This record gives sequence, structure tokens and C-alpha cells, in this order.
Amino acid sequence: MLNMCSAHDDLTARAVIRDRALELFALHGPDSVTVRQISTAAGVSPGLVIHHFGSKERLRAAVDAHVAAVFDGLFARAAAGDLDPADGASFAEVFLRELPPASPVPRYLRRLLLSGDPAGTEVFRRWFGASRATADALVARGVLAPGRDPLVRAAFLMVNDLVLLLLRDQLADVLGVDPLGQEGAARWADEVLAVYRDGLFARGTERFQGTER
Amino acid sequence: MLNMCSAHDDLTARAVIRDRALELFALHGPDSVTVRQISTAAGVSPGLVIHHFGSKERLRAAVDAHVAAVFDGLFARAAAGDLDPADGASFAEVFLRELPPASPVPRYLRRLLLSGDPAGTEVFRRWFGASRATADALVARGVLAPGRDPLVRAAFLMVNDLVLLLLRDQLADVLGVDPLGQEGAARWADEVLAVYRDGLFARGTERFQGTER
DNA sequence: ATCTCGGCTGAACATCTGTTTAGTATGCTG
DNA sequence: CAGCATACTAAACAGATGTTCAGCCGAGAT
Repeated sequence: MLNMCSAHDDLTARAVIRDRALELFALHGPDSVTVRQISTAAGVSPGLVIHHFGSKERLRAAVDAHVAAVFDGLFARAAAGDLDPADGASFAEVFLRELPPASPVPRYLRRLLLSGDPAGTEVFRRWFGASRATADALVARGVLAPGRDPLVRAAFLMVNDLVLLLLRDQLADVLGVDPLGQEGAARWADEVLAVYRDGLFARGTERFQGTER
Repeated sequence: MLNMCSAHDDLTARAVIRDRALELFALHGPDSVTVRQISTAAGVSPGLVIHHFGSKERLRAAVDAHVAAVFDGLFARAAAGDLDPADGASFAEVFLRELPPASPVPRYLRRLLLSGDPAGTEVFRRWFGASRATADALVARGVLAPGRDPLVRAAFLMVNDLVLLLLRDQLADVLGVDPLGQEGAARWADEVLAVYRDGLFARGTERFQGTER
């Protein structure tokens, strides 16, 4: 099984520091994490962290770049058709399945997107580009209706997907089931597809949709 | 001089400190903001901040409570039908219209939700409760179809709305227009309503829209 | 063998952190 | 009036923070 933790050699202390920093940053936010916490988590001295990255800020930038690279890889594989969308066809789900179960990357992405960091904006742009591309493809194949405002429609579909990553914990709280887990994802996809298929409003024809899945 | 500490805020230094802290917390995150920054922003000494709130952590809690109270007020007014949903019927839009244009509250809410703070979870719960109530009401009036999974459907509708607050900046970036501004909100609501009405998939009956590509 | 060099450490550095303390001014109450 | 409580400040405190520095260690080159 291939791991996307690093392109080349992996066990170098530099990479260990970066990975531990990623985890801690994702969990508590970069500002609340100290160099000493990172260094002890990586089993090295605080000085070595600075020695390798120059400063805490540059370490943060390196982690940003690393996460962006992970997403680049995922987008590239998605564009190459390497990842089968399966049913549901949700980027978020596919990505989550592609990463290790306890990967800190999604959590870090939340921080990246909601903090307004340029690196987060860049990932968002790329994600949107991919979303738009697949939407266009589905429209070309006659599956999706383009709508009057394809740009906005693509954005709408994308954030409907992305929001599962962002609000996963809160949704799990009120729903009582993890919307990205086994059962929750099924229920969520079911309902979303129902809306996408039949719309939201009560129709004159009584709601009787025999189409079971 | 002014009266002593009272829950009913006005120009008391305590309230000023709280408000400046809210702004700074919303902008940079509570962990990156120092007591001294807050005190100079409020025009007081660092000691006074501690004198009034006991500690920085308790100040943060006070700000959380204040934001929660603001939302409580909005929810109460919404429940009382005091806010007209207008068209589009988006909670996020209505709330944003109700707050001062440069209010730090939405930005603070983002942090609250992403940080997993209990206060954020509480606001989310309340928001979901309100969402579910209005959804139920619309179903009872025969406007909305309940769907097979009303809980999930209500959550879906709610986060479709909430995501505009969370990703406003990123969406504005890729769309080229603020989705909560004048023009952007209209375009967004148009497209969302179209999906909610007609669904997403190309129907047998072709709708001719053909201008693009 | 020596030399060198990069990974690495331990202790120190200056600065910044939240908080405390001592003290002042002012208004309220007896 | 004295007495007291409150809003507030200036200065200091202990500890944490990011960073620097002198030096150790082991491997590869000469």
C-alpha cells in the first residue's frame, strides 16, 4: 500500500518532525502548538526543529506545502480516472477513503480553509477546478443538467460535498451518526441523491418513489 | 462615573474589553491574541482585563457566551416570525442582514465551529433545531416533501446554508462575486432553488439552455 | 590515521506570556 | 467626616516561547 507521506526517503528526522507537526497543528492549531511539543513528539531536540526548518513559521509553511502536495496527488489521480467514484461520487468520500483512516490531513484542511490562509485558498481553487471539470464532463455526457449558471451550480455541488469534511463532528453530534462513516454516509448520500433527483418540494403526484437502492 | 459591572452592557470598560476581544479573536484566533493586544485595543491596562474576567480563558468563555447570546436573540426573533425570510429563505442571509455589516460575529462563529469548542457545538445544535422546526413547518404546510430521512434532509438543508458563512471568502474568490453580497446572493439563491425545484439531472424533456460551450 | 562535515544536543538567551501585587483615585454609605 | 468598596494603573513576577550557540558524535573522504 502506498503512503503519500513523502515522495522520497521517509524516515529522515526532517520528515518525522514535519509529520508530527502536521498532526499537532491539525489537532490544536499552529499557534497553540509549541516548538518544544513538536520536538518531543518527534523525539528530537527543539534546536533540531529550527535547524531543519529555519523557524516555526517556515515549518508551518512546509506543512502547508506538504498538505497541498497530498491534495495535488489526489487530484491528479482523480483526473487520471485512477480513483473510481463508485456510487455517491463524492470527492470528499473518495479522498477520505484514499487517506489513512486517522489521517490528520482532513482536519488540517479545515484549519487551512477556515483560517483564510493563502495555501488553503489554493487548495480550494484546485478542488473547485476539479469539481467544475467533472461537472462539465457529466453535463457533456448528458447526465447532469447544466443549469442557468454552471459556475454557481458547480460551486454549490462542491461545497455540498466539502461541508461534510468541515462540519463532520457537528453533524455527527446532531444526527447521532458520523456522516462520513459507513451508515451515515449511506443515509446522507441517499437523501442528497433524492433531492438531486426529485427536488425538494412536495409535488402534485404523491411522493411515491419505488426506486429502492 | 459609570455604574458597576452589570450584565446589561453598554459603554462600561468591561463591555469594551469584551467587544475588542471578540474582534481580535475573530480575526486572529484566541490563541494568537495576547492580553496586552486586547488591553491596548480597549485603551486599558493589561491588569484590568484580568481584573474583570479573572483570566484570559474566562474572557474567552465570556466572549463565547456573548456570541451565543447574540445568536439566541436572532433565533428567538426568527421563531417569533419577527424576521421575514423574504425570498431565498436562507437563515445565513437573514442573520447577516440583521448584524452590522462589519460584525465580527460571523467570523467568530467560523472559529467556534471549526475549533470543536462546546460553545460552537451548542450554537450548531440550536441552529439545527431552528432549521428542523422550519423544515417541519413547511412540510406540514405541504410545501416541502419530507423525504425518507427528514433528519438528514433538514441537516442537508441547514449546512447548505451555513456553508455560505463558512466558505464565503473562498467562494467569492472562485466565483468572482461575494455569495452573500447583492448580486452573488441572487445568483446563488437562483441556482439553489432551481436544483431544489427541478433536481440536478438532465431530464428526458430537454430544457434548451444551450448558450455555453 | 586525520580531517571534515552535517545531524544533533543541552544549555543558554532575550523576549513575551498571563498573572499578581501594591497602590491611587473616586464615588458611595454609615 | 471616616470607612469602605470599586475601577483602574504601573511595575514586577514566574514561567513559557522561539531562537542561538558551542560543542559532541559518527560516517565518509583523503
